[in-house]
Amino acid sequence: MPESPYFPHPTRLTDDHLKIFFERDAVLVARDLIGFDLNVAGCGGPIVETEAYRPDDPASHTFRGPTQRNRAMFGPPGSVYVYRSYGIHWCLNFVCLPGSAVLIRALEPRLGLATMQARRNSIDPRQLCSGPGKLCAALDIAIGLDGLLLDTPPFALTSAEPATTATGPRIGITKNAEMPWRFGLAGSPYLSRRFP
DNA sequence: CGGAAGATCCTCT
DNA sequence: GAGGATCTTCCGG
Repeated sequence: MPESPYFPHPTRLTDDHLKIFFERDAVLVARDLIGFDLNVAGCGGPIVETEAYRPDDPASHTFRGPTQRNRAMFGPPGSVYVYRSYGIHWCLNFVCLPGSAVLIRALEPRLGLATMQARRNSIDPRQLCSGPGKLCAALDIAIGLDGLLLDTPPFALTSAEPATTATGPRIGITKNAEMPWRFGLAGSPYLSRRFP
């Protein structure tokens, strides 16, 4: 069972908490984030699926050093990195140690359900945020939020008690694909995919 | 400067 | 389960 005894739960994370929690190995942060509540301008819910990316990882955007696109991944711990995926979708990451980040892959849509349903053109809660691109569409996340801190609007992040997590290989990558750096809330119906 | 690959999603079969 | 949409990024030449 993961432990994150850095502050009591639930805590709405402010600057001190962000540094304490995110200035760590992205793999640990990815695991500990499961269950944390993400609120983006009144929409969101508990995070149920994450993936870790590190600079020593060929699958990471930072593997070959800083570029224009990935510069936010070298920003302060607890800021966000937003990038375009396949020319169509946006993906949201939380920055950890320099050059590392956690991809937010899915959450349980709880707050602002009607707004998210309208943005996604879907009614089924299981279809709203069950994937990194879907999640950004539902929460209206785009490049304009790149680099912002998680304790500033439109973001708010609230901690939660450690959850029982499932672990497995990351999704949709070809390099370093065997590393088990995907984490999920065990048994959640809001995952992008089941765990093996 | 060209081109291939890409941390995805939707539709159709 | 396969294939297409769609376009930015980055690397090689």
